[in-house]
This record gives sequence, structure tokens and C-alpha cells, in this order.
Amino acid sequence: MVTIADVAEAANVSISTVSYAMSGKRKISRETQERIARAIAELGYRPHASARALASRSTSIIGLQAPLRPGVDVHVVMEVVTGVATGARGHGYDILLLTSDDSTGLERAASGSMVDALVVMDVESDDQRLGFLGSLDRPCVLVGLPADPGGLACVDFDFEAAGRLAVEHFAEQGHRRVALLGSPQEVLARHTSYADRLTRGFTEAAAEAGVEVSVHPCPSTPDASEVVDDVFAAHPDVTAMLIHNEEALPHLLARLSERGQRVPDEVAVLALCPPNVARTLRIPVDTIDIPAEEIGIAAADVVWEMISEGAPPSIRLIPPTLTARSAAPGA
Amino acid sequence: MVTIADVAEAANVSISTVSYAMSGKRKISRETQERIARAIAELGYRPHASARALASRSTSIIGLQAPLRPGVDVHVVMEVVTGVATGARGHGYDILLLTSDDSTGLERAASGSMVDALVVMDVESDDQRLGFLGSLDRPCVLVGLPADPGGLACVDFDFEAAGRLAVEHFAEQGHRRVALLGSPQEVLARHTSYADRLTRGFTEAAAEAGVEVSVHPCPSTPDASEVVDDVFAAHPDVTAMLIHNEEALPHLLARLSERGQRVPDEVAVLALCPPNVARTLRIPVDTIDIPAEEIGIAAADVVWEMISEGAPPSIRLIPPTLTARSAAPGA
DNA sequence: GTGAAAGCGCTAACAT
DNA sequence: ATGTTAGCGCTTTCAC
Repeated sequence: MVTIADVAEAANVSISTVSYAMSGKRKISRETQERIARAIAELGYRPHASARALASRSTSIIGLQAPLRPGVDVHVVMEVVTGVATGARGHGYDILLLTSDDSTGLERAASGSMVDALVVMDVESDDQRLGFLGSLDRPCVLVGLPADPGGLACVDFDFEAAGRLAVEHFAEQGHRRVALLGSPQEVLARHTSYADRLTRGFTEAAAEAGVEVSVHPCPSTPDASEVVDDVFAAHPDVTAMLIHNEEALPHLLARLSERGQRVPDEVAVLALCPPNVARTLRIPVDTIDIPAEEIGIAAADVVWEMISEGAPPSIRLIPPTLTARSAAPGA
Repeated sequence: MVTIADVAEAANVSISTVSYAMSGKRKISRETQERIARAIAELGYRPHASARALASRSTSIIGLQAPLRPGVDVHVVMEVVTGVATGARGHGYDILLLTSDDSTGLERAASGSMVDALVVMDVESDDQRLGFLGSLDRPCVLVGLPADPGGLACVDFDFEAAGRLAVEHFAEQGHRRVALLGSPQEVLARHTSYADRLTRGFTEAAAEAGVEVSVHPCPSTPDASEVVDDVFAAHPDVTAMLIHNEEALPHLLARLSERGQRVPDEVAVLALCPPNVARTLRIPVDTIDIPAEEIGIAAADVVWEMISEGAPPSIRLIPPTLTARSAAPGA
């Protein structure tokens, strides 16, 4: 294995000069700089990550907890993960992936000094991990927004605003009764942060706009079709729906079509999903895009600011925007 | 920060005794063992991962390259990743996630001694990374099977056998012309290992069984529907299809239904996908399951064998099995 | 059954 | 502008 000492010898300089030449923390003459660069290239030298981490007390690794819990949107998770990895790389960081959904992995990574910071996904409104995370000395960013962030940094799409936006959009179009077909029961049951916030924005905006609403969990299976029937059985006057369930989406649209309810003329539909997912639908539907990768990148950016500038924990919510995709305008 | 020296002091033993007590590489008296355990618990000691790695020359981290390339099945990728992480954890390893699709991340991780081994996904038949991977001193496992593995370990589902199984199954049922509706063009164009192998097994078995076949790339969008029309335009006598494209699957089935071709009575369908995905279909379809998580676990197992026992690079292909899900049997 | 001490390869004072 | 050196926190020879 080639060490920094080998490079120093080959370049006829001291070890520290090589170190400083690499970090740029000291001014090195043009000439020595080049001799060192040549030595590094010729020897194929790679600094030993652990040695560097031990001496510098920083690993250039960010821990990312991305548990694949039942009912989550795989596309969204995957894109957020990709975003975090991409963003982190842009700042010179790598990702240690933690897939268990408890605190053990976080504990191992943080307390074992494996990572410089943590990014935590699938946050619940009253998340069990918050206490532990708050007690850490390392920066920590939640992808989500718990009821009480307790001084932790939070990054997410603004699901509450998205709920409001949908209702206001429908209200403007003259709809008087709107339904939210959302996440699977299991996701709602554990009070996943995004689901809670979407529901809140949706119902609050409805109260303000004088629009009648109902909220319906949707399984991510063909059984979702039945929810459509349930909606109209309970509220025959529903004329618009906000759908937030990537996997159920095609089944819901198919069921509407089977019932002879044309989208968007008879039933206005707004899908809350990543643009990629919207493009895989047979029927073009207006959407509120979930910018999943952007969320991940933003999380990495916040981590970076906290690490490099000691920035205080901030809360960053990406505002929703509506994208028209359907042919005809709603009723 | 609590160090091993603190523990040693608290337990009234030497540093090395603490180290040996933790690793179990030396016999420690019952009494000292307990004193040390108590000190560790009381102080909340966590060994410093980098210090340990530097001294032991092993990080207990496995690098996992999981690029999210266009056209790949997100569910499958995610499940394999979960499997690798789960399997690795079972052996005391964590995962460093690399999402770029070139060799730079692999290089950084391996040459920088960040990882003890590598697992590489999305392997192509003539993969560019093979040369570099073969030159490494660390164990490396491919998830996939290139044309020439060149001494590297390979783990995957046996897509070739799956192609054969499908054809033989259809032939047994009396079908004389079968179509393979597969991965998107982009996946085939880069000769992704699994797509190549599936096609080979499919066409070879067909030649042997005297069954006529055709192979059709499928976009992962609603446009996939057109492929169904193309298939029957080119070969009106097609009575069975093997579908290997998770995202296209619903659109293909829907198009068949629109054309009035009943599944499985008029057109026998075999879907090649994870069981989870099959369960999200509106029409139950017979499947050949892709045991995605199992593949990941197997990859982690092979890595473990190579690391711990110095096992030679092996090739492990998980055989396909057919699962009946549709109501009626085929023609 | 236990200690002492020499590294592991690097960073960052403290030198000049 | 460059060199010397004391650690970083652990593992693992030696030594008893």
C-alpha cells in the first residue's frame, strides 16, 4: 500500500508538505506542488480514509437512514436517497446507508464516529428517534417535519401547503365537495409526518374555503378500487379528488373509468406524486409534483451548511406547484 | 469522548485487556470480563470505528454500487439493496452506498480503504468496470453475470433459466408462438446482464422446443400498450407472452383487455417480477418470481464467505420457480 | 490471564 | 515556504 510517506520520499519533501499540498491549507510553491502531484500520480497514491478520519476527526461520510417501511412510495424513497447521495457527493461526502427502522443503526454510526452527520427519513409526527437524535453532538437532518422538531433541522416538500393548494384549486374551479385519497392505513396509523401534514393542510383549507371534504386511506393494491366506490357511496356529490398514493393511482383511475366517470370532466383529479410517476399513467392527470430528488439534495445541502459553517438547524420546506397534464379543464 | 483507555482505567485493567475482552481473541477471566463489561456500560463506551479500522486494517463496511439507471425496475433495485444491507448487517457489516454509475466511486471506496469489499449492481454483459474490479485486492461480488466474469464472484437470479422455464411451460401447454415483452430499449441497448440472459434462455429454449418466438422491448410508460398491438400485427398467432417489465405490466394487461383478449384464456401471460409487484396487479397473473431481497442477501453471504474464510469467487444463481396466480389455466 | 508498547497512516500544531 | 513531531484510538505483537 502506498502511503503519504512514500509520496513524500518520491517528491523529496516532508510528509506534512504532502498533506498540506493535498488539503490546500497551506501555501505550497508551484514547483513542489507539481513534484508532489507527479509523485501521487505515478505511485497511484490514495489517502487512507480511516487514518485521515482518525487524525482529522471527520469521516466525510453522512449516515442516511432510509428504512423501507410497508406502504411507502418506493419511487419517492429511491429518488430522495439518490438526491441525498448526489448532493452529498457534491460536497465531498459519501453515504453510509442504514435500512433498519430503529435507532440501533443511528446509534452505531453516530456513537461509533462512523459519520459526520445524519439524515433521517420516514419521520413520524411524534417520532421515537427524536430524543436520541437531539442528544447527539453531530448535525442531524430530518426528511420530514415532526410535530415538535425540538431544534433539529428539517427538510421536506411542503405537504401541508400542497393540501391547501389542492383544495384552493378545486374551490376556484367551483367544486363543493372534495375527497382526499391518500396513503395506506398503515402509513396513517403510524402518523407518518407527510401524511399528517397533507391531511391537515387539506382539511384546514377546506374549512376556510367552505368546501366539504372527506379523507380516505388507500391500500397500495388493486383493492384501492373499492375506495372509489366507498367515496361515492358515502358522498355522491364528490366532484374532485386529490390522490396521494403512487401505487394506488392507476387502480383508482381505472375504477373511475369503469364507473363511467370521465376524468377530468366528471371528476376532477389531482395527483400528488413525482413527475416520473405521473408520466407512467395511461390517463394524463393534473399533478402536484413531489420533487423527491430535490428534497434529497436540499437535505444534503443543509447538512453541508451545518458541518462547514456551523449553521444552526433550519427548517426548509419546498413549496408545491401545480402542473397541468390533462387535456380538458375541470368542471 | 470515551476511549478504550477510559474503560481500562475504570475497570482497573490494561488497554489491551479491554481490547481482547471485546474481540474475544484472548481468554479473559470471568471476573475481569464482568468488570470491563460494567465499565463499558457505565461509561457508554463505543469503539471509534476509524481507529479500529486503521489498526485492524478492516472497516466492517461493504461498498454497494446501486446506480439508478434509466429503465431499471425501482422495486427490484430497492429490494436488492435492502437485501444486501440486511445480509451485511447479519455479518456485522454496514453499507457504503455509491450511486454514480462509473468507476469513480468504486475507486474512491476501494483504493481509499473505505470498504472491505464491494458489491456491484446493474452489471452489463461486457461491463466496463470489470477490469478495474478484477485488479482490486478486495473481494468483489457482481449482482449479475457478465459474459466473462473473469474470476469475479457473481450472484443473481437465473434469468436464463427463467427464460427457458417460461418457454417450456408454454410449450407444455401447447403454445406454438410466444412473445417476450421485456425491458426498455435503453436497458437492452447497454446489454444489461439480466436482459441478455433472459433473452438467451428464452430464444434457445424456443429453438429446442420448436416454439416460434419474438422479442419486444417495452417502454416503461403507457406507450407500452402499442407494443401489444405491434406483437399481434407482426405475429397474429401469438397465444402466450412472457412479460419482464414491472412498470409496463399494467399497461400491457390493460391493452390486452381493451383488445378483448382475455387473460389467461385467450392469451396466456407469465409475468417475471417480484411477488410484491404481482400483488399490485388488477388481473391476477401467473408469475416467475424475482426474489430480489434474497439476491441481495445471497450477495452479502458470498462477500462474507470471501472475507471471513477467504473463499474463492463463486457464481451463485438462484433458480426460478413458477407461481400460479391466475384463476383459469391457459389454453 | 494480563501488561507494555509499537505501530496503523494521517493531520495539525509547533517549529524554522 | 517547508520540516519535525506529537498525537488520533485502536489492535496486536511481545513479554511476563
